[in-house]
Amino acid sequence: MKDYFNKIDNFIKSLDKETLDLLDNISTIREFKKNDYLLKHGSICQNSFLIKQGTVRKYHLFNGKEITTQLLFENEIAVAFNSYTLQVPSNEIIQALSNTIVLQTNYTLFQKAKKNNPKLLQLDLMITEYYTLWLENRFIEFQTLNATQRYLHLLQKHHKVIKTVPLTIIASYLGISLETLSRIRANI
Amino acid sequence: MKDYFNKIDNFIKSLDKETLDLLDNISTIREFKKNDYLLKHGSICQNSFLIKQGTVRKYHLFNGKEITTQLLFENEIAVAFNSYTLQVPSNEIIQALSNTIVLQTNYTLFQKAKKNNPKLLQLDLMITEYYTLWLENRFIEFQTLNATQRYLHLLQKHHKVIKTVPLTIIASYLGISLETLSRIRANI
DNA sequence: TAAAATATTTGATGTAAGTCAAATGTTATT
DNA sequence: AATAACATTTGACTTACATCAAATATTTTA
Repeated sequence: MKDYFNKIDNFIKSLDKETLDLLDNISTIREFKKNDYLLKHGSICQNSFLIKQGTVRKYHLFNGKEITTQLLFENEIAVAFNSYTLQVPSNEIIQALSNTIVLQTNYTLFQKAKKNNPKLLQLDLMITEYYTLWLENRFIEFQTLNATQRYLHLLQKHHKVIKTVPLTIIASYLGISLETLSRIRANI
Repeated sequence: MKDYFNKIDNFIKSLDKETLDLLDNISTIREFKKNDYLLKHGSICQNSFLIKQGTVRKYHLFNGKEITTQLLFENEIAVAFNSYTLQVPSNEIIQALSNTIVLQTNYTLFQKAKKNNPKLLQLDLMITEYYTLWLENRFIEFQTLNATQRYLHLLQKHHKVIKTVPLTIIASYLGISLETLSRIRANI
């Protein structure tokens, strides 16, 4: 999967100037303060957000409880996939967990750009595939690892996470209660 | 999501003859007997399988136990996503649950065909997006529904399932033990 | 059609993680 | 610096589902 990330990276680097300009024309740098919403519940996800700096989470509400679906860091792309793909109101909320700088790309303009440029179509496919690989992986973790193992695995992958993200959010990302996470940490 | 399935269907119907011929040239009809493997553990998924007739499942082994990841029916595409996308040996196994007829499309040939035909690139993206929408949905179900609710939801969506698929497989698809599924059914 | 193989149900018991409630620690606000 | 707001921990108790074991039902095979 890391390999695939590099593959995408190399693909972008190999793009001709025309394509890069095209991308540049439909993207803007934007800043969010800690706790700001990049996407609110009920609005249509009309942008993808490439994180240049900061940390972001995606979550949805169920029975008044927040379920964190994804934690995102530098060079990752945050998007409410369902809302973005179908252009329907979003159940998922995207929120900055720190002051954040993103490169925001508009859905409609990207769709148009893709029509005239197969390279962009290819890029879109690769990015979607990358998200799907990640999602499959996350699902398998839920099916095969217990709470402790999932926590250890998260630590291993994103050691910095514990420093910045409140435990409530980590717990909801791991699909466990805050109390259980606290107890797991107490037992190392 | 059903809408999106129709969108793909319409897209295929709208394809020019040249593109359809291209697809036709890299695809072959193939038959599998009940319990046959479309893809075995450890081999690379070099084909996608559009199911024309029959039922298929995807699963992997964990601690000697089978975890069913997907049940597939007519007009759906079975593919071990990770193995197919990265062209690496597969942990997922694809197996026919009944005598099955598929339209099998070769990975490498499809990759080549896409290079010269943006329509196919677009099709690939749509199919991937559809799978991702499905997968996100399945994940959310696991996070928000209990065992009984998941079973009822499966019944509602695929009523025919209970008739053909053994309960062991349904249970493993629902992420519960066979005994729990049996008890759920006893209590309607 | 009888025996063997498989699938399903039922019962008794165990356990990982949840919930509720209260205590303690930490950070932000005036 | 004191207060308020929020985050984390700890304890007592509950619960959904798992596991193990045995009984019954159904399908396959000789």
